[in-house]
This record gives sequence, C-alpha cells and structure tokens, in this order.
Amino acid sequence: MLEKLAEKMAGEIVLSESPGRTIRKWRETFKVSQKELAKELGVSPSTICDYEHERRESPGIKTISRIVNSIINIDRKRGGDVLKKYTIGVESDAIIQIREFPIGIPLTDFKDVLGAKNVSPCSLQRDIHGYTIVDSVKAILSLNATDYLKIYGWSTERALIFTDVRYGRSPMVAIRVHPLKPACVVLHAPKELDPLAIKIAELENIPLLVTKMNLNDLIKKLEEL
Amino acid sequence: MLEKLAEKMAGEIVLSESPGRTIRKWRETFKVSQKELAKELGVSPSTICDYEHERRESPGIKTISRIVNSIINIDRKRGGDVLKKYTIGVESDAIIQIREFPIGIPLTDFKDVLGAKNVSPCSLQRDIHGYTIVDSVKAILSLNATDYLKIYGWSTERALIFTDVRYGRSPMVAIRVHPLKPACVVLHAPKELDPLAIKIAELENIPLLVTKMNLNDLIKKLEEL
DNA sequence: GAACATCTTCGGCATTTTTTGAAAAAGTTT
DNA sequence: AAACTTTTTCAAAAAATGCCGAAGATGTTC
Repeated sequence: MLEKLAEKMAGEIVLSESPGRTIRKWRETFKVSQKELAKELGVSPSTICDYEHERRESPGIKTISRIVNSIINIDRKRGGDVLKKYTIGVESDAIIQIREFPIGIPLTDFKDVLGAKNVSPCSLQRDIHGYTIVDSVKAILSLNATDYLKIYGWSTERALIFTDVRYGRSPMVAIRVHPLKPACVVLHAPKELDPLAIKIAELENIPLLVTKMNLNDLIKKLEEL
Repeated sequence: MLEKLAEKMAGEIVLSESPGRTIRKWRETFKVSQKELAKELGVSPSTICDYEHERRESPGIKTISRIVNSIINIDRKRGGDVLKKYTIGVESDAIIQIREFPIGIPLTDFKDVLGAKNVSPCSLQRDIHGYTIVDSVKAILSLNATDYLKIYGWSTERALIFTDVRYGRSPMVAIRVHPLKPACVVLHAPKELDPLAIKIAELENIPLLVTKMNLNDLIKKLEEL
C-alpha cells in the first residue's frame, strides 16, 4: 500500500507538466518544510528550492527517488499522520501481500508455480492479473466489509491465496456472500478440506486450488513470476 | 485509467532497485524492440540499450517520461492491444470521472463547490478523499457487481455523483444492497426526488446532496479542487 | 516593526548525463 | 551455416545536473 503511494508520487512527478510544482505539492501535502526536507536529504535548502522551481529541467531519477522517500520518511518519524490518510483504515496485517502482474498470466502456469492441485471441477482456462495473500484467521477477525476492497488490488481477475487455513470453509463462505469474486482461490496447507468449500467453488465456478508448499517458498516463488 | 498506467510505469522505474531492468520489463511487456522504441524517441538503438544496462545511474525524468510515453504510443499506433489488457474489462462509459484528492477535504467544502443542498438528515462533518461521477442510466445497464469496484477508486471515503437521474431511487437502492458505501451521494439535476431515496440515505447514514449545476460546469469546478 | 524562520535566486565548479556511430556479440530464420 | 535482425559495448564531446553558499525577498510572530 505504501509502496503504491510512493510509486504514485514518483510517477506523478515524472509525468507532470511541471515536475517542480508536483514535488512541492507532495512536500506540502506532507507538511514538510524545504529546510526539513533538505536536512533529511543531506543537501542545502536552496537545492530543494531549485528543484521546485525547475532550475534543472530534468532531474535524475535518483534525486526524485530520494525526495519521495525522504518525504515519506519524515512523516514516518513523526508518527505517520499523513501516511495514515492514504492507507485506508487500519494497516491490517491480515493482508500479507498484494501484487499485480504487468499482463495476464494463464491460471495453469500460476497453479504449476504453486505446485497446487485443482480440487474443484472448474476450468483453469483463464488469465489472472494479480494475487492477494490473506491470513484467513486474521482476516475474519479484523476485516470489515469495506476493508475487503483492499483484498482486491486493481482487478478482480486475481487469485486469492488464504493462509492459516483449517478446513477452507470460512474463506469460501466469505466469498460466497460477497459480491466481488476472485478468479481463483488458493488454500494454503489446509488441515482438512471441507466438502462444502468445494461445493461453493463449484456453485460460484471459481477454481479452488490447494497447495502444501511452505509459505516462505510460496511467497518467494510468486515473487519470481 | 491510462494516465494511471503511465504513472505506474514511471513510478516503478524511478523507485526500482534496477531502473534499467524495469524499463526493459515494460518495453518487453509491450512487445516493442529497442530499435522501434529508439525510432519513436528519435535516438539510436544503442541509447536504449545503455539505459537498460544502467550505463547512466540516474537518467533524467524527461528521459523516463519520453520512454514511457513512447512505449504507450507505439502500442496505441498498433491498435492498443496491450493497453487494453490494463483497462480492466470493458472501458465502460458509465464512469465519467474518477479522482482522488491528495488529502481529505471537508464534505461541507465539497458541497459548497457543487452549489448543492443536503436533502438528508445526515451530518456533513466528515472528510472525503475523492469522487466518482457516474452516469446512472448507463451504470445500471452496463455495470455488473464486479464492475462496482471501479466506481470506488482508492477508498470508500468518497463521494458518488450520479448524473442523468430521474428520481434518485435506483442509485440509492444500488447503494443499499451493496456492501461498499460511499461517504456521500450527489444527485445531479434529478427530475423529481423520491422520498425513498432520502429514507435510504437516512438508514445508511449517507448524506444525500442535490445539485442543479450544469454538468460541464460541475466537472470544471471539481477539477479546480 | 523588529526578530525570526522560510523561501528564492544565482554564479560557479565538479560530476554526470545524453547521444552518436561503429564494431562486436547474441539470437533467429531459412 | 549463411543471412538476418536485435542487442551490447564503448570512446568521445557537448550539454546539463547536482550542489553550495551568500544575499535578497517574503512571511510570521511577538
């Protein structure tokens, strides 16, 4: 989530008609003075001013990267007040990871990477555009209906990976009652598998995969995708 | 939507551990050769290669901006095949505009800008972080449950502005049955106002505003926010 | 309005970028 | 394996960035 904000800031600056003004906009949004920012960056305040006034027409990306990170960092040191405004609601630790793929990848490839098995009678003939890894127990405890938005990154054409699964029933029930349906559900190392979970998968026509891969390996493998 | 993709590309490149590899990732995602990209940019292919190999540690943002725009442009000239993959689902014209504010703004300010009236008994003591303008008739015809995600940009702390409104009943019913609730609903120039709409607003405790401002003016005013 | 902090402007210099073109390397097709 | 396209490497020269520090302008607070 935070990563996305940083990317948004950087992207906006780069593509802006007036990069300097955009830098300023963000600095002011975070209520950081030039002096403060300069100190964090280890440069003199006049340098910041020069950037904001576009004395350099095309600052290097390292400079932009440092500026963005410094602004965020200053806010963090202060307690992250502005940051919190962007991380909708509470920064729940129920969501372990959210990722988007640059382009759709075939679900079958995704399955193979996970070393997973399709336990539902649903076809894997489709592409997904990202995945979300959710701690199923924490999710039930901490996520309210609105927070589900977070589970879906950009599109619903994504896989939902549930970890810490008992029987796989509650994750599927949650999906059943919610209007936003993922393209695929992955249960990570369930103790047992509730037939009802499979039934729901069938009803909703959402492929249900099961993997027993170690969680860290799984995350690593996915990151390589 | 397209703007966001460009921003994402630029932001990713700037903040990447390896900007060169990220440039390459995007070039390849769009299936553009170095030569082709070089031609579009008006530089020699070796230049592109040098960037991808980070011969320059911190290229200027103008360079990045040109690269991102060129890649997208090439795809566009070809028919926008890759671009389409990013505009999740159909580029519905039901959504007229989506915007995020850098920071929350008081709902009362928002109301004043619209020259709107609060027809519900709900308090305006809250901030919103963005708004979505939706053509209510087209929305009913073309948006399915999953597409509602699009209506909500980043957060649900936003105003939903419905245009082309008859009585304001169906927009409110849609909100009633959906788990994601906006912070405020604005009806644009309804012919009449159904009491049920107000009742739902009250039940859900969502302020219901009505404005008669001309749509173009309204969009313009909002853009100035 | 004096004292203060914040911001703006700019000369100047070391360091980098930007870019080319040519030649070599790597990958594809036939 | 020849013919082809695409990618890699690199020296060199002009241009631009990155940065400082001092002096002036602008705003704020007491």
